Amino acid sequence: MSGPPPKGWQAIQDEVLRRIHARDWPPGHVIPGEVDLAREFGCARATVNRALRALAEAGLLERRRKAGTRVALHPVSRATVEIPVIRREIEDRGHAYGYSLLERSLAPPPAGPRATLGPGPALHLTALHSADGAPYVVEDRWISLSTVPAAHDAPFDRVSANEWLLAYAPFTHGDIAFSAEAASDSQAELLSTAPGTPVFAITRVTWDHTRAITVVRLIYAPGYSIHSVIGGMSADPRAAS
Amino acid sequence: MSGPPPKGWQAIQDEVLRRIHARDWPPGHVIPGEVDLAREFGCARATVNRALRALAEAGLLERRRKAGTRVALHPVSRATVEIPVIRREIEDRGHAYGYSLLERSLAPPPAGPRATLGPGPALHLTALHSADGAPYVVEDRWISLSTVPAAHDAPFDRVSANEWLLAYAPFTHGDIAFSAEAASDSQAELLSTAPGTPVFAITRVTWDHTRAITVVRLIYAPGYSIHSVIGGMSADPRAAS
DNA sequence: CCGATTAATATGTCTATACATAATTCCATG
DNA sequence: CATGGAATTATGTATAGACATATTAATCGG
Repeated sequence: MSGPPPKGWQAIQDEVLRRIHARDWPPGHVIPGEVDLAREFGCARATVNRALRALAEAGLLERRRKAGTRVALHPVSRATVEIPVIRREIEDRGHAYGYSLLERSLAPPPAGPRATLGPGPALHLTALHSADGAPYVVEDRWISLSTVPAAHDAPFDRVSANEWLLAYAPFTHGDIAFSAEAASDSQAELLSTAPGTPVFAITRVTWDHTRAITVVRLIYAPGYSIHSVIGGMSADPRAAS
Repeated sequence: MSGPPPKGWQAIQDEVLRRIHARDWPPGHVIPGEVDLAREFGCARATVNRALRALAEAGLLERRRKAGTRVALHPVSRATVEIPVIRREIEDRGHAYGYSLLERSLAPPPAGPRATLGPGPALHLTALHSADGAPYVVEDRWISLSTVPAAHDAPFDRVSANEWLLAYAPFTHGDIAFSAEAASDSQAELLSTAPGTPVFAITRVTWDHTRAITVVRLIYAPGYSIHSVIGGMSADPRAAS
C-alpha cells in the first residue's frame, strides 16, 4: 500500500512536515538552522536546503536570510489550477471534440478589451466548442493584430484560435479570472439553456513581454466546475492518477 | 527600470526561456543535455539542473531520464490561486471585516457531505462574512466530530470555523472546486440579492491524512471573482506588489 | 539616547565529483 | 523474428567546501 520510506531530501521534507503537523514546531516558530538540521539528519546542508526550499515554495515555511526559517503563520493554501487547451480538456474526458467558428470580423474592440489591446482594429472571433455534440463553451476573443499580424490571414474555421495562438503566438505571461455570470441571450442560445442561467466564466489576457496578444472570455455550459488539489506535497504530475 | 541582468541559474533559465520563445527550440524539441549546456554556459551541471528543473516544474519542459529534456508540446499553463483566510482576504482589500454565526447544530450530514464525512453526527455551521457591513460570503460547513472532537465545545460565535480550524485542526491536503451557481432563497436573502442570481461558489474538502476534517461551501456575493497570474516565471511572492 | 558603522550569521548559490536510477538501445540467444 | 537482458546514457540526488548576500545585532561616536 504505502510505498517504501522515502530517502534523501524527501525524507527530510516529510519529517519537517510531521513536526509542523504535530505542533512540535507551531506556526511562527523559528526552526533550527540548516547546519543544525544537517547535523541532526546526518546529511549535507544542501540536502536540508533542498527540502526546506521546497516547503517554502509550497507556502508552509517562510525563509529570510539571517532571520532563519519559520513556520508560516497563515498557511496560505495555494491551489494549482491546470488550464489545458479546450480540445484536450474535452478529449481527456473521453468525449468527441467539436468546434465551429461563429463570427470572424475586424473591428475596434469595445471598452473592456480596448483597455489592454489599444484602440486600433483587432480581430474579433466568436466560436463554440462542443463535447459529444453538446455545447461546452462559448469563446469570445479579441486578438491584437499589431502583436500578431499573422492572425489576419488565419481562417480559424478548422483550428480554433485557442490552439492556433499557442502555436504561432506563445505568451510569456498572462492574467486569468474566474467568475460567475448570467448567460446573455446569445450565450444562452448557443449553450442550449435559458437566458440568465448562472454560467462559469473565465476571462484571460495573455502577453508577449509588454505587448498584449489576446483577450478572451470563455463562457462554459451550466454545471461546469474547475477542480484542483491543495496542499498535497506530492505535487508530482504522475501522482494525479 | 529593468533590474541588473540576472546571474547564476536564473540567467540560464532566462536564456533557455528565450530560446523556447524565439523558436530556436520549438515545442517537442529535445534540447541539449545538461552536460552540454553546462559546458556552453561555463558553469557546473548542478546549476543547469537547477534552471531546467524550475522550468520543468513550471510546465514548460518535460524531463525524463535517459530520454532527455524536451520543450513541452502543450505548455500547460498553471494558474496558482491563493486561498487566504476570509478575514485576511477582506482586510487585505482594506475593508472592515465582519462575522456572524447564523446557525450551529449537531446533525447527520446530508448526502453530499456524508459521502466524505461518514454517516455519524457532524457539526453544522452557517455563517456570514461581511466587508464594510456588506455581505461578502455565506459559509455553509460540516465538521467531522470524530476527526475534530474539540469542535464540539467551540462556540464559533466570535471566531469563524474558517480560522479556528486552521489553528486547531490543520489539514494535510484538500480538494477544491470552483463553480457558478444560482443563489438559493436563503442565500439570496443573506447576500442581499435576488434568488437565482448567479453566484460564485467554492466547495472545499480538507483532510488530515486519511480522515476528513470538514466540508465547506462558500457562496460569494454577486460580482466576486478570483484572479491569478499564469506563466510569470517570477513566481516570487515579493513580486506581487 | 540616537544614529551610523561594523561584525556576526543564516540562507542563497556555485563548484566538482560521485553514485543512483530510470529508460532507451542494442545484442545475443532461443 | 521475438525476447530477455546487458550496456549505455541523461537526469536525479548527494556531498563537502566555498563564497555571496541580506539582515539582524552589536558597537562606537556624537
